[in-house]
Amino acid sequence: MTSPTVLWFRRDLRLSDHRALLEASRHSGVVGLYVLDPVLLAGCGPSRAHYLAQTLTALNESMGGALVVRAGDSAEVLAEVCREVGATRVYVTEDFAPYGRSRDERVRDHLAALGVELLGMDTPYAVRPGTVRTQAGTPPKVFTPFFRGWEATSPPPPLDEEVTPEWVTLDSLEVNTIFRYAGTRRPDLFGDLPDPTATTFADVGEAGAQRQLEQFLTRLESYGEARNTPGEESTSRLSPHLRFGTIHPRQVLAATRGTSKSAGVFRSEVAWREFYGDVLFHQPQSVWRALQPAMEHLRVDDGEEARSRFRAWARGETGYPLVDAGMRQLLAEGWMHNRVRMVCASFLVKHLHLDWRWGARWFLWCLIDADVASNQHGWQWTAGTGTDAAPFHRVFNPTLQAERFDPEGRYVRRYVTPLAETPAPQCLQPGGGGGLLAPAGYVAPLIDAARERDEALVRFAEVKATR
DNA sequence: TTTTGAGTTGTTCGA
DNA sequence: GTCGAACAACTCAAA
Repeated sequence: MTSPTVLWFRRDLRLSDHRALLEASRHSGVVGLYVLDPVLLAGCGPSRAHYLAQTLTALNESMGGALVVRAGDSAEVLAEVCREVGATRVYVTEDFAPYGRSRDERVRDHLAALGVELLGMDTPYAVRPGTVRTQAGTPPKVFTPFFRGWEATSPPPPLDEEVTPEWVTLDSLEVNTIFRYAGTRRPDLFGDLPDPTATTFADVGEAGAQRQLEQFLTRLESYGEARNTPGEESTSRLSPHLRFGTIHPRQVLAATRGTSKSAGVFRSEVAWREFYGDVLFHQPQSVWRALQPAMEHLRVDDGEEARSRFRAWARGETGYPLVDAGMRQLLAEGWMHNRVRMVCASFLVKHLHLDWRWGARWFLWCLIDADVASNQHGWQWTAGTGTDAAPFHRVFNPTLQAERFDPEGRYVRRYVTPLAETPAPQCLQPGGGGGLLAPAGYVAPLIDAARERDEALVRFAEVKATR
């Protein structure tokens, strides 16, 4: 009997279509390990911590209770586990985010000194970051050339081989130990803001991901049209599953392949996730630095008054119903519809004149699907600091967006409860219609959107003039 | 090397 | 109400 191997779970919390697990289980028993990393968990807000805990619980159940959970520095935990069982090989799905890459480098060196090999394979993407190139051999910097190259790259098909590892059990912490480490580094910026409140989730884990995918397939053909309507269930809702790897994108792509307009639109949305993973791989500094360096000089507001505006935004009290609905959905569910994410982000940057990093931090704290590549680059795109040479005059009008994408006010009235009885179109207007008809319990507009739009254009012009 | 066409998701204004 | 143009140039990718 050869000694066991270790499968170190990270962003791949599933058992099927798992290449590293398949390799790990070829010749011997497998220790399935999850490490509670205090550094990673420190910035994880309570809703995502609950989501992760439930995902790990589901994984543990599907392993017959054999999941080994340990806490501490990854290098030390891995070394200890390998020593306990005499393992000389650790298998992982490669991680491409900056923290994961440097951590893995450190773990690899640490284990090598002990005669243990860290074997990375597969990725959380359909196409491995760094693969797609322009004809000149450079990484694509804008989406469309990336998308062309990405579509021309055929990802490996999902594995349908059944893997039945012989799990090796060891002493393990309870999954709920996670709450001892999660959210210990709450930014001062957040002040007295409430934390996101969602603690239970439908359709978690690998089986949950499959159910979500099945559900989505029944509405795939209307996706192209309906995906921008936040008031109805029209998107895939797969983002948290892709975030934690309870499903792999290649399986999503295989299930949704087709030539219809909607299938193509959905594929391009998956490709955006891949594009941002690729950009982050090539430019790891872009987590907190503008991709367009000149934009670091954009004048943003700071100080106590700016912070109180930030907190009004985060609480969903700007007086702009669509923005407030989105921010309240985020607090209540740990998730927000993508169209509304853009409107809320645009509002923070272009109407409140605050640093995009403030908003990105809040989203990272609150979202159950928070992914550093998609979140930061989505924010940069909206802020005009990102990958495309953003036409800076592109400022979302929060009222017009509400009228266009939530004409009946279904979304707004669902999340902004003081507006629940206010009919459209009043419920879409600043202050919920304002004046004497202002609904009780709702707030007056924090700012005048038309005026602040002009102010944003002035500030963008300043950047252009000084470079 | 130079040139050309294009670039997720928008808004406002005036005809 | 609808529609096209203007917004202000710049970077990127490919020919």
